[in-house]
Amino acid sequence: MRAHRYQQIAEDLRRRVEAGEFAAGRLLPSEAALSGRYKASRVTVRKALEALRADGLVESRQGFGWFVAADPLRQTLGRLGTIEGQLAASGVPSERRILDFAFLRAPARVRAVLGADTVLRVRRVNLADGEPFARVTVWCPEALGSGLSRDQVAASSFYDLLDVRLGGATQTIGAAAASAADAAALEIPEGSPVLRCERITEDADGRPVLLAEHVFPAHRTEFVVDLPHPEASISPSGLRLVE
Amino acid sequence: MRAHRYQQIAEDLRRRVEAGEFAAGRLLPSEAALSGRYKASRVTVRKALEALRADGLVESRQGFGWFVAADPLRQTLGRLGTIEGQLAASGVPSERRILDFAFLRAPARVRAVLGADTVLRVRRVNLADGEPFARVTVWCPEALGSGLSRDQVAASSFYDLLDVRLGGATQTIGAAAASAADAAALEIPEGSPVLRCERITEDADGRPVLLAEHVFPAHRTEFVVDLPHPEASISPSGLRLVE
DNA sequence: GCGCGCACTTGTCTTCTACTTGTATCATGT
DNA sequence: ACATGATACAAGTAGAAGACAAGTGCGCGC
Repeated sequence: MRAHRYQQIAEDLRRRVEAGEFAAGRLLPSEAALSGRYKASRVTVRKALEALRADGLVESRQGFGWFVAADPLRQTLGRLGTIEGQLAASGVPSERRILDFAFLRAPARVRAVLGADTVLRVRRVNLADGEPFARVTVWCPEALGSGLSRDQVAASSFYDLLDVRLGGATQTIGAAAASAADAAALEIPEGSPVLRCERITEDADGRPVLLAEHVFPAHRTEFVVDLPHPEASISPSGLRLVE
Repeated sequence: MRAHRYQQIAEDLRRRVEAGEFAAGRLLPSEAALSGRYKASRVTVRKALEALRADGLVESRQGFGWFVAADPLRQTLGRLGTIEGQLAASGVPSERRILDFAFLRAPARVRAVLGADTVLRVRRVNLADGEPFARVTVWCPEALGSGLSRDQVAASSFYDLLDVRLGGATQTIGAAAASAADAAALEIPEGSPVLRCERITEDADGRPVLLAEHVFPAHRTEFVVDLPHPEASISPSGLRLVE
């Protein structure tokens, strides 16, 4: 693959900024220093930096220097970031508490989606800063989950643990009233509004391998999607009526 | 049937591009390099590349190079239908009832987004098969909306009426409990869960031109998004915590 | 404390080279 | 007639190197 030099540099800088190598508000190395480090001229380095500024990732002031933009978080959202990434970027401690780890007969809905009679079901609560913000249930065919232990699931992400090449996913977001179980797990009143997301993940061959349901308290979460091109309608994209 | 050389090359390039050998937005080898690789003249290579451009697969800029045009986000968006489209496709009669058409001082939130003191506010209810399924409020700067009439808004879409080149949009989806106004308009109990979508539409220069709020009853609507590529996390994409 | 200058930074410009696409012309072989 | 090859030139971009202006921060001398 071919790319212009300034594109490579912009990519590398973006990676380092997003990885938090330069804390928010802190100065980046000067153009001259970057020029030396990347063995590229100042013009090239500036092009890369200006590309990052166009994305709102960094800013500059004459005579002062380049610094990480005060609000790099919005940028993460534009790229469809995940909450984990957001939390990590802002330094909020996050935690996952496993409530339940069991192999059982698949409920009808799960069997219909995954096409497996016996499944691994993991239920957990995600916490940010000690407060629960998501109640998660993941189903996975026994064939894929049989090698997993409760400790593994607690420590790592399903995506890392499963030994399959993943394909795409379909995500469905709806609103609902909190069930008793939701209310208990999320410490909110029963019946209060929640966002309910169901995600079906497929492997590279299009076979569904994971079914995940996430329930978020409405007052703490919202779904953001950037549409780079205008649609022909004023209505929200992707919404559909259900029966 | 004998395939011309440039057709063979176009086929091979198409295969490689579609296989993801060159990521979106990245440069292809130069015409000279391809000419050497395929042992064909630059004219022939160009014919092949122009055939791919006709299909919208690649683009070129003089002095810059050929690059893959396929924007993965755009592909995702291509699959996002709107409710209107869904209704039209299924033959359900839909209707828009204007509740309110007025120029007024912008509330703080609207002023902050649109940067205008006086705005046009249009409130309406969308109905499918005679039943309300969305309560919509649209704000638009007076400068843009001053030429509009209530009848125009009732008959056409805002996108058609506004004489601006539209850029992208940001869509935020959250859950909430139905307010009294929501409940009355949508014929649902007050406090029942609703999906609340806010969309900020910008013109080609990035200036916000429209702020739209859509409220849907949760039991009738859900949001679907296809993710062609797996994410590094199991969590729903685009979700964020709000404060 | 105050002003000044020094070192350093970004902003902007020029000049030059190398490379790429855009376009045209002419020759050649099937 | 048409695809292809070879070649040439125009126009645009990337990049290196350098110069200068303008803004910032800091320490020094007063």
